[in-house]
Amino acid sequence: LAPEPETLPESPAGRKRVSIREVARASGVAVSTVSRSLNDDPEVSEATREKVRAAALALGYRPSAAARGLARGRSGNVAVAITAPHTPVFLDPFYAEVLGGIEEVLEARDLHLLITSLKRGHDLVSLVNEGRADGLIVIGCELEEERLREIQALSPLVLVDRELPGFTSVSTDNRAGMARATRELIERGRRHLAFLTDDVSNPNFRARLEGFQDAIAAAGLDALAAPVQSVSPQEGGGDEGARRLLATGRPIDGIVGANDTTAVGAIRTLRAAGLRGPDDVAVIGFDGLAYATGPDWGLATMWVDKARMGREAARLLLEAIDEPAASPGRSLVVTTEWRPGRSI
Amino acid sequence: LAPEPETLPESPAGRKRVSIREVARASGVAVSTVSRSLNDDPEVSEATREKVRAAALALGYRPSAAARGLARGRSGNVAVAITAPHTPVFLDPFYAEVLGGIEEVLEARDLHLLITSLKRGHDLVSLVNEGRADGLIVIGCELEEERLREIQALSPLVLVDRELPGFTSVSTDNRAGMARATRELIERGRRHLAFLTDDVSNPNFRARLEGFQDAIAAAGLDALAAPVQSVSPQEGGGDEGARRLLATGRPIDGIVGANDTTAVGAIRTLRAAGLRGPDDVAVIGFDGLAYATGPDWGLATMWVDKARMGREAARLLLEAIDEPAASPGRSLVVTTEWRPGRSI
DNA sequence: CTGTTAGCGCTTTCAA
DNA sequence: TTGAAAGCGCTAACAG
Repeated sequence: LAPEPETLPESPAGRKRVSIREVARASGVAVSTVSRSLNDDPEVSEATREKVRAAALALGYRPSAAARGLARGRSGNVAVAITAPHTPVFLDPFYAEVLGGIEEVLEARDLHLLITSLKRGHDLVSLVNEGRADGLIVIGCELEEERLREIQALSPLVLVDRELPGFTSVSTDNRAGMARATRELIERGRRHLAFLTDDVSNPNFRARLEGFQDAIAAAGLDALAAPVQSVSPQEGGGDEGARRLLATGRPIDGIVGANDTTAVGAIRTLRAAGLRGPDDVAVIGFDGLAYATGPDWGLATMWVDKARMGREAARLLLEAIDEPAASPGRSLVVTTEWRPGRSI
Repeated sequence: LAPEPETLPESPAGRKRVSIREVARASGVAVSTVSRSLNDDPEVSEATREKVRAAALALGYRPSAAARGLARGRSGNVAVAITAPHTPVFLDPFYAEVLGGIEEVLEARDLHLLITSLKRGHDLVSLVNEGRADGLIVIGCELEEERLREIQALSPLVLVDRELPGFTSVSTDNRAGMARATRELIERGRRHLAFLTDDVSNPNFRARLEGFQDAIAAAGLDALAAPVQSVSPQEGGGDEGARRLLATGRPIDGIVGANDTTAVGAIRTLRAAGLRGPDDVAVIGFDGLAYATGPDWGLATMWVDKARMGREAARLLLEAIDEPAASPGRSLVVTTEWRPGRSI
């Protein structure tokens, strides 16, 4: 008997969804067979599969995410929390590229991206606790470790741009990378170096400072000749910090910025002060942001493959989701790359 | 009888979720009463509600999003699709601010943000069709109108930065705004103006061009004196376009960029050519991006309240979700604001 | 290879 | 004011 052409109640927005039962009826099989066919279960015969496929397509059937999620215990979503202090966090170009990498991998696995910029850490716990996402990627360092442990007890978790014992993470070789960059400066004959950072509470920046100091020590330079200037973590921090550096009156022929944004601020200040880089003062940064290494600033920097960080994080998370038995703690370090620029 | 302290099977990641039934047992009521209590149903007595609340809290209960979604027919998610041509779309600072505004409103309503950067429009149809989101916000102009109609038939939909008959949208006063900006230039004595755009296929840019022409005509200036230079929509398009403008040999004392990015490119080119702005050539843009109006460029521009666009879009979408009867077609125009800068 | 059926965890009539 | 029970749409045993 033919499927009765009942008039679908076409509501203002959204006509009635077609369920698996109607596909079953239309193709003359049981719902379980429809389910198997649509999920590529090898048990089902080719003929049946095709018949079901055709019916599903004809009816415009799409499985309900909620129903499937309930039955499978999986939402098909992955959550990403960005824990930057500024708003909107989406403006951060570093994280934007990481996000792009994450999305690339998720898309290939047909997973969806749930984003939260995380004001209150507790929401994150709810998020995973409600099963809205099958796993979580936390980008940045702003979230308390205790909160992270709480989350990890509930769901697969991967940290990005932050390394913490007991957690799976993807980060950069902050210390070694910054040592390398500083060495480049030293090899070019610079002797009076300064390190400029705008957020000493950030562990990545602290590691970079250590790298800077490693290189200073290895070169036998006087550590005192390398003042650390910490400025407020607001827009224009690098500018102000560099001004203070200059105000000390010490001789400075090289400035190492904890990141590109800070370094660009320094360049701006130097230019305003009539100093020419790199002749007078060479400047280097860290991150490899497009705007900083571009034609305007030509910043020399340690380039970070941000998209790759995102891809790796997503892969690690998917592994953790697929393999719930494995214990966390894999820490992947994406190495940085020296990118000389006009600023050096 | 006390709730038996069964040992929860603490799996590697995620101990067993506590369901509404355990809360019911612990508080000695039926599951339906738990549901009502937790959903602030006025029918339930204060005493019971409190008892249930306490039990739920003690057990760390959180409702399953999937189960609730299935029962209620609502996912609690809102999807945002960004349809920019470049990758990763998250890098676009305009959209980043819009996203921030959207998130702000969603967060207040405890809704979650599902993001897709949309390679293939058909995925979007699936997204709403699977009920993963209760509504959709599409930012940008890259998606075919037919696809949009298809989506609108399935789910509440709001367009951002694009106006289309029959769709609810939040956009800017491109034409009037650009006319205003151009007038500012003319009032400052500029007579030889050029319009610079990098993507003629974008309707927003076309509208801005019209606004430019409106002002030119109103001032009785010769339209021929206003060459339109369209350049490839890639990084550095403004630079190249401005170079071509200069190469024409025509006198030019003012350049109107279709957006800030293009305008900054023009400034860069002018500087490289040894021209000083605004003395030689004044430049204005459109969008009001922070980097363009900041200390480096000091671009004069029509500022767009991007966060507000996001907030309004979210509000309109929530209205549409709450009021499925209402027909779409509300078109909200966020007016732009003249922001003079050093470039003029 | 396919059909029957029992849930997944919650909401929501319908009774009491 | 509360309880019992019927789904929501799908998956996954378990039979056949």
